[in-house]
Amino acid sequence: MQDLMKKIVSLCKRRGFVYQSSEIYGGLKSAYDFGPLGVELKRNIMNAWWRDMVHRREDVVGIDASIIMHPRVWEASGHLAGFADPLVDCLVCKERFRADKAPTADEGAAVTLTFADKGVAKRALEIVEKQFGVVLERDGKDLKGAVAGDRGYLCPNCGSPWLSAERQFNLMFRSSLGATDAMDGVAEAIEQGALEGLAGRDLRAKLDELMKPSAVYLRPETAQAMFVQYDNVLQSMSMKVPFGIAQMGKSFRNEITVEHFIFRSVEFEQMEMEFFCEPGTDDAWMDYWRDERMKWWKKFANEPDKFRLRPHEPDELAHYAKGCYDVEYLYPWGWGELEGIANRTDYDLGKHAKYSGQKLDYFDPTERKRYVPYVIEPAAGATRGLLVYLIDAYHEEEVDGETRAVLRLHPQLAPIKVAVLPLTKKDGLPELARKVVDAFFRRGINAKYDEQHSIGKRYRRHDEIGTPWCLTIDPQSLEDGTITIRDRDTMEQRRIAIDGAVREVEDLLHQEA
RNA sequence: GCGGGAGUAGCUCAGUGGUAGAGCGCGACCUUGCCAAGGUCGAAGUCGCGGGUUCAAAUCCCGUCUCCCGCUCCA
Repeated sequence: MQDLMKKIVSLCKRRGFVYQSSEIYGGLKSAYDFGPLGVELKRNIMNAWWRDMVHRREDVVGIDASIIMHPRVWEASGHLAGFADPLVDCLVCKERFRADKAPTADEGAAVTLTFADKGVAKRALEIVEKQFGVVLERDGKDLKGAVAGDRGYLCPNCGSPWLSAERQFNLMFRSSLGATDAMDGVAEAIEQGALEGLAGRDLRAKLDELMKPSAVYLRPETAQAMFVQYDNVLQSMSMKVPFGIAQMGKSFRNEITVEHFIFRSVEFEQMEMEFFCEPGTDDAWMDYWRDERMKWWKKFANEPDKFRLRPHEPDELAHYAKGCYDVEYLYPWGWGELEGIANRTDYDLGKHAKYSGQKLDYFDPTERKRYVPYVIEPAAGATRGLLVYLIDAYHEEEVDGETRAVLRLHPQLAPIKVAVLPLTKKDGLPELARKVVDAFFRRGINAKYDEQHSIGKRYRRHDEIGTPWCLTIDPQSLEDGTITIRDRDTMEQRRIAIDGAVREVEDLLHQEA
């Protein structure tokens, strides 16, 4: 199975889909560049998404927001919490909290863990026994018999003493806005002795205070811009709820671990849509978008069965979400996320209303009522989509004892739509072939003229990069004005008129999806 | 974060202290003319990077970077 990933990574580099970032300098961890074919594939995926989510609907409009936003946005959204404070995870209930705000407990003190209900308490009992080898005694929703450790505090949610180490979580990339370096202020403070005697958490807090006036952050998701600009879009476009705002673009996250080639990287591209609807209609819209998005991924796939929907368990839901489905794909290493469709309720608009002091509620003129819309968010990974469709398309088969590698990409996703090949380099065949390829260029169809090496090699080269059709100009073309068109997947050929070649390919291209 | 593996030509890899190699790919020419054909010639390597041991290091030692795998973590 891992062979498959190795082959794909190798093909990506060899044929110009994906390169390691800054490779001549030794490479940069978890950053990748898209080559000439990769950028085509990625754009084709993103354009198909935009076409289906925005252009083919009248209830969704798009925006393209700046990557750097007002820092208060991230305070409101909750992303900034914990940036300066050590965070701790409870290993039992998964709550993440600030160590300095947690309830205190002396080492050795008896501790009782308390949960929302008996069911959750039962699960916690098993976790503690399995992971920490301690058998507690359950009494209803309480667990008794635990002892506080030397940390001096407990989980504020369940009271557990089983906690992760204190860590600074810098989820977001911090930068500074302004031509003067924020470090100047720090240097000055040191010279003036303002940091004298400070240590640990206090020093950290003082430094943050000095950096804060110029601190800005690279967005960790595109979503917040849609909430922040919700009212502008509503007013300027005369939108009526229900409606959606879509956006594609880069996001940045300092992931704890990066893995699986471009699957999880610190810089990645998202395709997100926030759909604003009336509370009470949100469950129906959730079902609608869940099904729409699933259908969308499957329609470009060779193996639709490798996509599935997985509802989040109640205990893995984000704090703001009422419900969430993941679109998952069966990667070579197992099922993994591709898109999340979440019911974010009125959490984000409510938070931004509170932090900005602006009214973000909606007045329905026909129903004559006022409410803060609920939001259904289908948030897809564009870079993950690229990886998924490469894996889905990669195929090897035996042809006359040789292995044929072919990328069975959906024609609308294929980087190059058509290869134009003179059978040989003689007898005027290249000249005629040039005329054919020019006709495609004039129509804006990404075509490729190729006369290098034997015809068999050229077919295989284009199979490997997913070119759906090869047009071959042979001596007969000079006589009767016909050429052959070869199908990538079946390798079958038929003769068509040169004059109708562009039309033929356009028809094939628009046939599906 | 922990553990394991890897890094030598564009790709896949061989090379265990003594002259840097193969296959494929790439370029030119010839041949050929519909599914990775053949021939001739050619270009291409800071052996990941830095330091050390040695008369001598791709090879041994230390550090470091990057990638892969497993666990952990994260959403």
